[in-house]
Amino acid sequence: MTTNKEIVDNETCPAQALLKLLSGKWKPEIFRLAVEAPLRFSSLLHQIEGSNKQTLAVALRELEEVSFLERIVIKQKPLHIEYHLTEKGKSLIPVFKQLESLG
Amino acid sequence: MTTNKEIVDNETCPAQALLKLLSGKWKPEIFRLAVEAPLRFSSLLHQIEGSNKQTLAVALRELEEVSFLERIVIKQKPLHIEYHLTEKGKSLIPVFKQLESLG
DNA sequence: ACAATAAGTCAGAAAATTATGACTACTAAT
DNA sequence: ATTAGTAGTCATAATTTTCTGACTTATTGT
Repeated sequence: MTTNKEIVDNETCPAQALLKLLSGKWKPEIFRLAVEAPLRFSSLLHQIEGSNKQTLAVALRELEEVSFLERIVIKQKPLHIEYHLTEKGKSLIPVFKQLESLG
Repeated sequence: MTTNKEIVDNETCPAQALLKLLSGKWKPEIFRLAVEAPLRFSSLLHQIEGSNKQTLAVALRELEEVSFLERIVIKQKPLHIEYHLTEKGKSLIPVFKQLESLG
């Protein structure tokens, strides 16, 4: 018995990879806050209620690896790091807007 | 010590709920196939390589609960079920298109 | 040299998601 | 009444993701 229907595997869905990049437990919030202002690790930890260092660190690194965020070292008073939205990151804004409009 | 930054909890991110609806392991594929034709349970199981009954059943039910899919009983030869994209479901098509274009 | 601040890392625990295989429910045809 | 086909459910197991708390690294100011 055969079907003539398309058989897909988990990697052939083009939207899925991107969706996966955005769907960690805290990534949507990270993204949303990044749209408003550059992010700092320690304040993210406070701002996102219930989050934790480890998961945030991994999420930030992943968002950086795919070039949605850029990690910038600020050599000042207390040295710190800022995560900025890249141009690629900004290209997601309309997608999020559209998602929100379907609420 | 206080900050004046916005503090968010996991429910206040409007895009996140929707994102979550779309990000089960198989939901993007389910959605993508539903755009092409009505879905039947048993052929979905074959079409989506590596998937399983339980998870597909739950995913279909959830997509139905939020009205992205409609479950229709077809009383015919071998009685069966068809899952159809609703109008609300169709409104996601441009979102997916946009996601794909960022690949 | 020493303390303070920021930004993490690491190993192990806990929680959430997904998978497996046996079993059930409904209908239609024989 | 029995069988066959479709669409599931259920309990449990395996896997993946997230969380916790202790520890590390780097830089600046005293």
